[in-house]
Amino acid sequence: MIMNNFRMTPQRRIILEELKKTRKHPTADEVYHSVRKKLPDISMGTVYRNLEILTKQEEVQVIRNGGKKKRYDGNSTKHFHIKCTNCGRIDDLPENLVGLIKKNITVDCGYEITGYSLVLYGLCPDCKKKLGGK
Amino acid sequence: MIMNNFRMTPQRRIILEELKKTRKHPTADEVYHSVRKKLPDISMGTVYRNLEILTKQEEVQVIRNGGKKKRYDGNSTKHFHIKCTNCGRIDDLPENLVGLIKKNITVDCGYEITGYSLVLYGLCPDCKKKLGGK
DNA sequence: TATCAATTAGTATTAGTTACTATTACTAAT
DNA sequence: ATTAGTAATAGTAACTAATACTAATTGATA
Repeated sequence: MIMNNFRMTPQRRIILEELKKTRKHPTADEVYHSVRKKLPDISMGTVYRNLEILTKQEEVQVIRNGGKKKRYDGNSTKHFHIKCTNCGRIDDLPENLVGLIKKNITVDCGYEITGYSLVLYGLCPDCKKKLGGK
Repeated sequence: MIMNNFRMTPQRRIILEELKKTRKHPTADEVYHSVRKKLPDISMGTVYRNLEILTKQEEVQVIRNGGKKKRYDGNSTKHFHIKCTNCGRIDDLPENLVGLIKKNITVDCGYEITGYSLVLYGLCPDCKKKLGGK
């Protein structure tokens, strides 16, 4: 019998715990280092694999923020982020922000906003056709 | 005497031309291949360097779109993009889109929208302090 | 408790990008 | 025109984040 179940291993559990208890949106490498304090023998591959699995399970979300490293967010509810162009730090933003952006891109959240980018995801007309029967 | 001027070399000019005349938002590799039709000996490094320089000069903008490849856009005016989650293709969106997104994420542009992400850029409070005197 | 896919640590590989190196081309001031 | 100094180039090496591979181990289920 094929089991498509995921196991909750100690490694996976601790990776998730670390992500849930921080608001720092760490990179895979940062997760690796914080988890290693509790599991000194964990490997980078395990961290990457579990981050991917937890993302699929929607326990975690990935932030692709314009830099080359992915960042991971233990808060899986839909929300927006703001990134510091100097240090790369990422903070959460309240959900009503889109409206504020529309008029003037000025938000009183301590940041000095210099820009923003928006990317939608979806299927283009061609792919919709191709995948139509799926 | 230090000259901080950029030269408009044939390589740079043709790279820019190729970007201006397409709406396909090509990757560095795609730029390389289309430019090579006119300059068969151009090297990948030259393409990357010039894309970077043209971006600094704001002739071109970079699209970091959630994949690992950067894409380049010869249209340097502020606008938004939509990316196909299947084929990676990126199209332009009209600027009034942010408002539309706010209510319901349904846009009649042929795409089937499955999600979107928004990232603001700016200086966080800490960095503002650090760089205050600059 | 026997089974067997899922998971693991460790390592090798990949892919995109950037850095380096020796050479050539351009620019501005003699 | 010649020189001096910088920018740019082709080609290649190096880097880095992420993924793939491998043999051994784990742990949920029958």
